[in-house]
Amino acid sequence: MIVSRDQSCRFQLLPSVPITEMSPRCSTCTMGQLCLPMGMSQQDLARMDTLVQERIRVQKGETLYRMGDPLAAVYAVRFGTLKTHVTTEDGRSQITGFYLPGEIVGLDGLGEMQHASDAAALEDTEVCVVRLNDLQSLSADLPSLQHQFLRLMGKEITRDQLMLVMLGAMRAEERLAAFLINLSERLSARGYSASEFVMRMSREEIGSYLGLKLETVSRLFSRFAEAGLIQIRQRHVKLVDIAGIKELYSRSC
Amino acid sequence: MIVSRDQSCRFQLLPSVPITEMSPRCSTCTMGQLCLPMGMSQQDLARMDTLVQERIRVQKGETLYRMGDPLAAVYAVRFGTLKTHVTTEDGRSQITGFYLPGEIVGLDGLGEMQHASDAAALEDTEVCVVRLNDLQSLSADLPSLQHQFLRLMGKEITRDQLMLVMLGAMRAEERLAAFLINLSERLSARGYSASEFVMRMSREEIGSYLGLKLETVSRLFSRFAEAGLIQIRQRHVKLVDIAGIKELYSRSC
DNA sequence: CGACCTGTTGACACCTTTCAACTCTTGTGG
DNA sequence: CCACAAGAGTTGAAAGGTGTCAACAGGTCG
Repeated sequence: MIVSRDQSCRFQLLPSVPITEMSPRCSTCTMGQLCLPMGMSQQDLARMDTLVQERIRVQKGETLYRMGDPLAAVYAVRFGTLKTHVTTEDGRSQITGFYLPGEIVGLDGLGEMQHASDAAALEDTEVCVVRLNDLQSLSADLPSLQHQFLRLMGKEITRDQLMLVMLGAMRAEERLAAFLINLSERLSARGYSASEFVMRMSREEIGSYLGLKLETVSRLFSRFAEAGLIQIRQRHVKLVDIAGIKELYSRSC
Repeated sequence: MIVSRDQSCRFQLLPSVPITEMSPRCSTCTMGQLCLPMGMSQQDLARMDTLVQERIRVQKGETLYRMGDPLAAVYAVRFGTLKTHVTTEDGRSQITGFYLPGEIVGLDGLGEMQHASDAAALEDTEVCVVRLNDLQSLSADLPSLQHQFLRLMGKEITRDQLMLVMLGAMRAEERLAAFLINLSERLSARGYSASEFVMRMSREEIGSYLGLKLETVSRLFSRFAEAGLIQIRQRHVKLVDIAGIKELYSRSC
């Protein structure tokens, strides 16, 4: 099946990857510590394995779901990176999040039972499909799952609120510094280097996320590099002085 | 029981208002259309009445809960207005929401099972205490409640994301216009006038919410008034040209 | 009635955007 | 394999929007 890259892709068209005996289940997935199964008992974990019956590959640039699509499932990133962006009626658009492996996308749709954002892949990505029907019936007799799901939703709210503070109370330099540290810590939690990594998003996407223009982002990266805080070449960045970067936003007043 | 006004108030110190035969239950509450019971059947509604065993009065300026408090309950505003504000480690603070009757506060704490913001009353306020234990056990055999609760959490996320777009992509004038319209619509849904109302929050609080300084808010109100869009005297505002106000932010480009 | 808090208004500084030119990288087709 | 085009990123100069600082007016509450 061939799907053209620049074309919007409906759910049904995206290649579904069947779950085989060989492919990892929740109980053996390396993302278990970070994902839905976090903190579950061995016993509960076994039951989780029935939850994900399907995975979806999303190629770089393709769309997993679109704003307004009916909400049938939420998705756990298995590998790759996604971005979500919302567009208001008046055409204003903004990236609301970047999602790394182990993180759940689609929770914002639960309010109206339809997706509240577009989700697109920044690189070739695979997600586990968590159907809401299955989730609801399973969590009925798996309290730890219900609890965990609420936790994740709560975390999403907390995350958004932190972003609100960043956008409302921080200057450009502070926002970008906080962004770098946040990305670094999340990558580090996934076993990648905390000090050297590839940003999968463009300057424009970073800007959209942080409420800045791409030129501002570019200038700030240059300034950070000049100050010896980072080394940067295109999207490859090395955090040379993490403490120094943190100081950029931690000491306010 | 006397609680000094400028003092932080622990949960236990706030006056609890016992539920009597006389006082309204969920099944008869006028906020039912907007609150947790929204859309429930008569039958389910009857069972909701057992959920709220307690109400709390919060006087103007007092605090309902603080960041870091363990999360034992969420709260439905019965009358009055609350604000929530978060403070980051580095001392940055921002108002993350204003809550009107029928709206639920405390959902942001579900991530870590402790409150992620402070909640304080902008005027004398009463809230219904929804204990999480009771909520979980009741929603186990009341699917409509579980569903409704997820819906409300989803709405909280959607709301935060709209704020992200406002803070990230709108200019001061547009943000304030959107704020006025949003407040107007929410008040209108509660039976108040959509065009004339009292804002319970100060210029500084509006500014904090919108990521602006109080002087900017004040100037903009003056400009809106000059342009004939509103009439304003202190916190009493009259929206003269609602369509005109909407144009301030709806036609971008 | 006076103190204090809230809100208004002005002048100026500064941060970020805007517009523009240019470079570098990447991908495509001859 | 190179040439070329298109996209992504960098950098400069100037404009504009908010913030800052300050003085003052108005409202509220003891």
